[in-house]
Parts: sequence; C-alpha cells; structure tokens
Amino acid sequence: MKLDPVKQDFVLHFGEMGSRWGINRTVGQIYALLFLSEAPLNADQICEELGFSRSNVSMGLKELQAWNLVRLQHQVGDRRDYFTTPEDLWEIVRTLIDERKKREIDPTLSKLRTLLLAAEESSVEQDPTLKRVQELKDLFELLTGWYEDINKIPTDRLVPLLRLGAAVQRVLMLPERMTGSLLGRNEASSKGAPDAGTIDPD
Amino acid sequence: MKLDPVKQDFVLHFGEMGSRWGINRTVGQIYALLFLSEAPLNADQICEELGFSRSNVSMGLKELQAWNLVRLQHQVGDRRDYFTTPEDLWEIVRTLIDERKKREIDPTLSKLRTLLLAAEESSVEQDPTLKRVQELKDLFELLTGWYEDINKIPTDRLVPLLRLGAAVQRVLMLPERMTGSLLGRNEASSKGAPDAGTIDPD
DNA sequence: CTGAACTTTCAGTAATTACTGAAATTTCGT
DNA sequence: ACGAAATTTCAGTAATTACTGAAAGTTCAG
Repeated sequence: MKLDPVKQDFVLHFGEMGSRWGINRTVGQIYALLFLSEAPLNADQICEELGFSRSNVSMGLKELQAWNLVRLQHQVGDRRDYFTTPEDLWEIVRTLIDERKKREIDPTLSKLRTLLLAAEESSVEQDPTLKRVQELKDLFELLTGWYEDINKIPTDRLVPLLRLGAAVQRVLMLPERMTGSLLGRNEASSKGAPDAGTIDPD
Repeated sequence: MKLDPVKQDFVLHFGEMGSRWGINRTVGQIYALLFLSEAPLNADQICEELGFSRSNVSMGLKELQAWNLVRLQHQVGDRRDYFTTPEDLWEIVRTLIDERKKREIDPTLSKLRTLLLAAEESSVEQDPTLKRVQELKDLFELLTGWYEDINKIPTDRLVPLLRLGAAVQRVLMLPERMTGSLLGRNEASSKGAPDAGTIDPD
C-alpha cells in the first residue's frame, strides 16, 4: 500500500468497521479508497493500492455493485471499468439505508405478515404469542412507513429539518389540542401503509 | 425443539436474520424465544427449547446482556437466572439503535475527528482527501446530533410525530421564510466547521 | 474470425467464527 | 466451612466465510 498516511488510516479503519456492518474487510477498504479518490479507479489500480488479489477485488466490486454503492464509468480509448462513489454524500446515505432496509427489515416484515395471515382472525386477540407478533408488525410498519415518507423529502429540505432536531416536537406540540387535530386526520398522508394500528406499550 | 409452529417459525427466522445483523444464529434464536415467552426463561429451558448446548446458551445470553437487550430476574426460592425482554417494544428499539450507534457509528466519528485534528488547519481546505473527510465528519455529526435530539422525546410524543411522517415538512415548510427564522439561519451557513468538540478515545 | 485486453468464475486453501463437553469457578443453603 | 446447584471458561473441533491462482469467459479492434 503506497497511500498517503491519512488515506491509509481511513482505508484501514473502514476495513475494520466493514466487519461490524454486513460487509467484509476487503469490501470496506475498496469502498473507502474509492470514496477518497478524486478520480475513478480501475480494478488493477485498486489491487495495487490495497494489495489484494485481482479476483478478490473483482468480487468486492461485484458486491459493492449489488449494494448500489459504486458507479461504473469508462474513459475514452480504454476498455477497463472505472469505479467511483457518488459525489453527493446524501445519495450515499440514502442508498445505504435503503439497502440495509431491504436486507434487514423487509424480510422480517414479510415474515410477520405471513405469520399473522396464517393465523385465524380471532386467535390473534387470544394467543399471547400472536399478540406479540402483531405488536411487532405494527411497530415495523410504523417505522418503515415513516422512513418511506421521510425519504421522499428532497435533500435541501431534509437537511434543515434535521438541524431542527427535537425542536420539531416543541413547535408542533406546544398547543396539545392542535396537534391532536393535526394528527387525527393527516395519517392518510403516507401512501401504501395500511393503518399501522395503535401501539399500546404496556 | 418442541415449540408451537408460530413460535418455531418466528424463532428460526430470527436465527437466520441474526447473521445479517451483527449477531449469530444462536443469539438471534435465543432473543426471539425470550421475546415471545410470556414468562421469563432460565438457561436450561432455553437449551431444551432450542437444542443448543448449555455453554452456547451461556455465551449467547452474555452477548445479549452486553447489548442490553435482555433483563435478568429471579424467582423466589430459585437460584437460577431468568431472562426476559422488555415488555415495551419502544424500549427495545431505542436500545437496539443506541447499541448499534455505539458500535457502528461512534468509532468512525472518533476516527474522522482524529484525522482532522492531526491535519493542519489550512490543509483541510486544500487537500481533497481531507476535504472529503471533513464533509463526512460533518454529515456524521448532523445525523448523530439529530438522533440524540430525537431520542430525548418520550415515546408518547414520538409516536404521533412518526405518524405525521413527511407531513412535518408540509407543516413547517409551507411559508419558507418562517422556517428560516425557526432555524435561525439557513443551511448555507453549514460550511463553517462546527466545533469539533470532545474526542472519545478510540 | 482472431487474438489481445480485460473480467469473472471456481475449486482449493487459509482464516475466522461458532459450538461443544469437560473442567473450573461462583453462589448459596445448611 | 462444606457441598450441591448453577454458571462460566476454555481448549479442541466443526462450520462458515474470505481469499487466491489458474482457467474460462467476454469484449472489441483489426
């Protein structure tokens, strides 16, 4: 590895962290390298910088492509594939969340729905196991519905909202009766999500 | 395994998903079982239900405790440890997010801060690598700051906010000038480096 | 159509992670 | 303090995942 010290430190760190996220060291390092590179890199350049075998890099790039985390480009008069990450960090964040949701949340939500559909209507009220499953499904639907809704907001509107932080609550909640009326009807604003139902902790 | 079919299906599913989250099959199954159990379970009961060795269950429970995902209880006249998950799903969600943040986000934010502190003031403007690192650090700080802020909102206020979803934006953003005053200033001012603040040890 | 440039696949191997049974350790009633 | 009950540790092994080099596949200029 013949990277400058900052790059090297950054790349190694992302390699380590890779294993805490669902990806492996190789993939983490490749991504970090591409992220910091001004110009797109081809597979051989990545091999050389990181000291991985050609085939390892090929597989790593394949995985990054499966995650939509990497862009493929071509240079004139050069047949090789060149890779970059998006310039816009927000695009990266959105992709990351989308993909993790797809892998970590959606299959479980499906499973919960299937379990509940298979159960008879009445037993969901009776059986404590099914009640717990129902509760969990409702929570998943609330959270994914919220996320899908928020994700529609364009970045230049989203960023100020994030800066607001918990002040959202202060602004909206001050006159409690007002929020009641706001929330009472506006629920229909999220698209596909069927009524998330009431979550009644304890 | 002598669980009823729904429980069994649920438990096996969480075992599979465990590997997509940072935990292994055993831990996922143990957690799922505890989640569905009305009464607390002791380690031997878990062994029996899931068919794992005693030591495997012991390690799994240890890991769940390290994640704060599990409660330890005792029954009168019984020396064994009994385990449960919190009744309140929101408590579970908050724990899960906190712990993942601690493991997956915080170390990287530390690293980014360290890298930038080590660089000379001026070079951050010059060096494209450092500029990218700076940009990433700012994004991490915005997101973690937002999260920490939101996480202070009690559940009974948070749930209606989530139901609102993107309508938050409609409500707050309609008169654009008003949001400007709410926020104190517009996003344009974000470039000025926010105080790096404290650096936790790596 | 041919062959050079480039990429992917794959079978074998290395490295890591998960799991077990036996032994050690802790806890607590007597 | 003793010993039975319960839990944890740990060294060895099994299972899984990561990585490699060689071979096969693809693409494209001539």
